[in-house]
Amino acid sequence: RREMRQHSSGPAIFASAGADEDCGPSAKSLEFSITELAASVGMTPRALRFYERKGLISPRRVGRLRIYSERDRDRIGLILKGKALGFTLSEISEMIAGQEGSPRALRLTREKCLDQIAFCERQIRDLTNAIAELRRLHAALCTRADGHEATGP
Amino acid sequence: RREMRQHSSGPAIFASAGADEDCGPSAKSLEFSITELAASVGMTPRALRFYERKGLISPRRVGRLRIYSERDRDRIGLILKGKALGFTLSEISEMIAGQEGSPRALRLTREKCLDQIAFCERQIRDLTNAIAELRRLHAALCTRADGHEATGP
DNA sequence: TTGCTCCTCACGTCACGTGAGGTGGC
DNA sequence: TTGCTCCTCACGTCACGTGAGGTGGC
Repeated sequence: RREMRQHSSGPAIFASAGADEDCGPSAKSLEFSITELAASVGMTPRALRFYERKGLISPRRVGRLRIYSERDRDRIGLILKGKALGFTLSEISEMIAGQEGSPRALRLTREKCLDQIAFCERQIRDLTNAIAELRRLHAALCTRADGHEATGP
Repeated sequence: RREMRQHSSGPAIFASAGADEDCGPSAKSLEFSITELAASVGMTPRALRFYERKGLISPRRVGRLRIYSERDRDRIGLILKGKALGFTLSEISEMIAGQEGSPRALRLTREKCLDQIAFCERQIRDLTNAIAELRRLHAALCTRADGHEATGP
């Protein structure tokens, strides 16, 4: 029963951080099924399997079933943070590699920060130009007032 | 000779807009090989073949060779404009469909403009947040001055 | 013959999503 | 038996890129 809790139906598990059920002395043995973990971090089970195939996470297995620990969840947290910063999965993979067990942080350098900032700023410029042009087109459509057709050469 | 100018070696063709070589009365029969057109619009031959497979362009064929006309080039221009505005190829495909021969414009509605503006603004917000966080991380790296390791939970 | 441009498969990349078909325990 | 969660192929999406191997005309 303590091994196979993936069929516990409902996300009751990760709410308890101080409740001791049958935990050992470490009091840190929370475990999750793939759907539970996916729901708790706001992604799909598919994505978690995909990350595993990419080598970003490697949950315990009980037979074919995946059992995720809190370390795995922390790892996912870092991955999501890396994504929010605009890094690719392979960049993220490098940034959390070499930290045995549970990585505490994304390992990045000052240079990497500056490069990524420049990369983001470039995209913002492109988007800003796009918006300006879209506003022009919208205005043109409003004055012509026919509702369709625009954008000359 | 007038049919097969794809081996003309050098982009001399699209420089002449007023030179009449053996043009008919329409004076609008400029033609391009795939590499010429690709170079003139700043993309790769691969991309042009890809757009063709997606149904966005369909150049004339002489045997297996692709011969692009000015209409084709105009079409590419519209496609690139659509891309600069952030639309997908299938959206662009719809926007230039139904305009027999040479499309004059991207057909878009006021609503489509507004939707796309909102879409772009959303991305700008995400990028702005990313930059802010990257700046924080960079500052932290500078004060710690060790050059590596950052980003706590 | 080398050298150039052109061609068609067919598979790789990125971050997943979408069925198809099957297992296992209540 | 139905119903739930889980699983593994394997192929699709997006906009191309990357070889692999071959053609054709100077």
